[in-house]
Formats: sequence, structure tokens, C-alpha cells
Amino acid sequence: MNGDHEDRRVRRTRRLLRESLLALILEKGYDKVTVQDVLDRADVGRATFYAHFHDKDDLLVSGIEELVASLRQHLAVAARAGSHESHAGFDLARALFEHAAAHRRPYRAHVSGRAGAVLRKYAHEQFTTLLREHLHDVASTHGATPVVPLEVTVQYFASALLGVLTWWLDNETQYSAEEMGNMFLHLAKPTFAAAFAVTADIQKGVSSDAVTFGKELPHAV
Amino acid sequence: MNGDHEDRRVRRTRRLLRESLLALILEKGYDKVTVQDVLDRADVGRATFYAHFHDKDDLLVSGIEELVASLRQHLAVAARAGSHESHAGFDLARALFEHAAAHRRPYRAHVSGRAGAVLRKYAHEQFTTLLREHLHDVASTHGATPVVPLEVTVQYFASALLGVLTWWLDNETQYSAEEMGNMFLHLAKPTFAAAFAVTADIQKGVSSDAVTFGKELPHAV
DNA sequence: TATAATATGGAACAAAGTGTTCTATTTCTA
DNA sequence: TAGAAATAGAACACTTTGTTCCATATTATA
Repeated sequence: MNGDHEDRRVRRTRRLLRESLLALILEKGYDKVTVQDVLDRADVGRATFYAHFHDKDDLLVSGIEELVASLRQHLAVAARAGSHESHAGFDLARALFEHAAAHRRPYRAHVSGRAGAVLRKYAHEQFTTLLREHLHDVASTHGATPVVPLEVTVQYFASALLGVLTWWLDNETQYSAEEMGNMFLHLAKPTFAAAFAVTADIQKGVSSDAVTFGKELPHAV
Repeated sequence: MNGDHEDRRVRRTRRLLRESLLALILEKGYDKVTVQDVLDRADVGRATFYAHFHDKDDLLVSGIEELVASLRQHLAVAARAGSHESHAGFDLARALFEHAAAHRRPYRAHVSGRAGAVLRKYAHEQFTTLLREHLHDVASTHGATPVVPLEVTVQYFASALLGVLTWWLDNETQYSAEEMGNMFLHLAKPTFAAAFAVTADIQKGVSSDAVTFGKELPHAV
């Protein structure tokens, strides 16, 4: 059987390349790093590089995938732990800041301003996917009807979260992960309430001033 | 007197170069556009290009500056018009979406996902600067004390706004500028309230559950 | 441990792009 | 119209990219 284990040389090469790129991003920013830089730093031959990765972007993405996997796992644990209190696992944000604090180096390289356009886009996609699933769940579980098109809310939250996180990563942190998480939640929660109309409340006529936007609901035009 | 007027040839050259870059960004995305592409499209000589701009980024930034100037003017007008109603010119957002709708092409090229890292960063800086000034004004005018560090709120709003705008630009719009502005405000307003504690209310003890974050206020730690 | 498989290093390569310099020519302003 | 200034074009050295070939090394495994 071999299925699972790569050749030791392969593992070594890929690890060296990923680590070198990471270090170089932190030093010069992704856009200014050349393949040659990575080769020199990793002390790996040119032909070898192209045997493993199609180009610089490919290496970059490969590097972040393990970080994303690690984050997803961390979030899953956090979701299970806190699902009964507060806003139904809404402390995903808190968990994210914790995870970022625990893996500050890769986060700075891959999420902050030092990262290139490729990764910012990738990170944004990860966040929107996560939030889309989450909001969808919450909506159907709590019988909440979107007042604003769900996708707009998703983009809104994902961008705000990514933006605050990026700022925190790029500015020598004066706030702890916990503080950041709490601040974000404090800002986000009221919006969360505004984005959905709880069906029960509507029946009570409480949400009389709730306006519905977009074309999702027929009577809204 | 010459002071104001550039040589007609200079105007023509710069205009051609900017327009060519704009068109090429929309076709291929900024990162894949080469100086040679711009030269060919504009039918301008290589030496001429480098007589005017230091490099591709320089041309890019020069191109966006007139857009920003135009936006600032539009916002100033909107602020004057609506300063008495609603949240003290908070409909800056509405005005932004209007402006973006009126200048869709340059917005798509310079703000959306097709733009490079350079411009995203530039746009983010413009937004934060604008918001920072605005929130500062509102805070001092209305005697509102930040509950969350002002810079965090700035980053939060700027990112959310830029994110929603980008999404709107990149996805063949099904929503009008007015709808987008209204949706954004609907999401943002509650957060705005949560970000500040109005001094008058504090004296009445209404904000008893307001938590203060960060190290800005001495008693918060 | 011997061997067959395979990953690596190094060099050489064409292709594409960058930014500079020089000169002849065209176009502008005054 | 004349002098000033901008432009086109070509040639240049330089950097980076991605590929190919082959000798050498390391590895898994029988």
C-alpha cells in the first residue's frame, strides 16, 4: 500500500517551498516575490519547482489550503461548544480571531494586506461560503425571513469581518483576540437582527416599520 | 500665460493611455495587462509612455484620481442636500451607489475584483479616510461617545461598504443604485447606533448594558 | 541489501516583459 | 514662421518565466 504516503523527498520539497514563500511574503509582499527568490531561499532546483507547481499562484494556494482546513476544524469545535448560548454559534467571529491569533504568521502572509489579489479573493470566497451556509441555517432554524436579500447580507458581513481582521493583523495588535471578537459581535449583532424578520414577531405586528428590499419578495418591487 | 494648459499632444497621449488601460483591465483584469498591451492599444510609443508615467501602477493611480475627485464632489453636494434629514448625511452610502451607477465602467475597472491589489488598497484608504472624518464629525456634533474604538468601526464600515459595492459591480446588477443604498443603510444604521453611546442617554442610565471595549476609556481595561 | 523507480539539481534555452537611451521627425505654441 | 517640445522607433541590457535534457541522488520495497 502506498495510497496515503508521499515520497519523503516530495514532502520535503513542498514544505521547503511553502515555507520559503511564506517568509518572503512577509518580507516583501507577495507581488514582489519572484519564483527565483523562492528557489534561492528553499535551495531547490528550478526544474523541481515546476515539477510540483504550475506557477507562483499555485504554490500560494496550496499553502493556504492547510490553513483553511485548520480553521474549519477550529470553527466546528467552537460551534459545537457554544451552540446553546448566545446567537446560535454566532461566536464564529470570536473563534476566527482566536485562530488568527494562534496562527499569526500564516494569517499575516495570507490574509493581510501583504497577500496578493489572488489570496484576498480566495479568503473572501471562503468567508462568504461560510457565512452563506451559516445564515441559511439560522434563517431556516429560527424561522427568520430575510428582509434584505441574503446574498447582500453575506457580502456585507464577510467584507466587514475580513476588513477588521486584516486591519488587526496589519497593525501591531493592541487588542486581544477576545476583545476583537467581542467588538465585532457588538457591531454585527444589531445588523443581524435588522437583516431578518422573525416570523413570530411579524404576526404580532411588531415589525411594522420593517421594509423589505430587493425583488425577493413579490410585494416589494 | 501657460500655467493651466498642457500641450495638446500631452493631453491626447495621457488620455489615450488611460482609456486603453481602462479597457484592458475590463478585458483581462489588471494583473494580466502589460505595458506593451497598453502601448499597442493606445498606439503610443514606448519612450513616450515612460516620459509620462513611471510604470503601470503610476498610470493606474493617475487614472483613478479624477474618479475620486468626481466622487468627492458628488458626495459634497449630496451631504449639503440631505444634512437635515435622517442620520446627518449618513446617506453618503446612497450617494456612493448613485455615483457608481453613473460611472459604471471606471468603477468596474478600478474598484471591482478586476482591479489589482494596488487599487483595492487605494480605494480602501479613500473609504476609511472619508468615514473617519465623517464619524469623527458625527461623534463630536451629537455628543456621542464611541463604545468601540473608532478605528475599528471605521474599518468595519469601510470594508462592508466596499465589499457590497464590489459585489454589486461584479454581478450584473439586478438592484438599482437606490435599492443598494437603502439596503446598505438598513444594515448599517443599527450598528451605527451600537457603536456610539449618546451622552444624554448615558446620564439617564438607559445604556446600562452598553459595554465599552478596548483601551480607549480608562475604566474599561 | 540490492535494485528498480523516481525525485532532484543544474545548465541551457526561447520567449516575454521592463525600463533606458538615442536620434530623426512631427506637432505645437507664441 | 521659427524655435521649443513631444513623439515614434529602434536598439539595448536586464529580469523573469517556464521548458527540456540528462547525470546524479535518494527512496521504497522485494
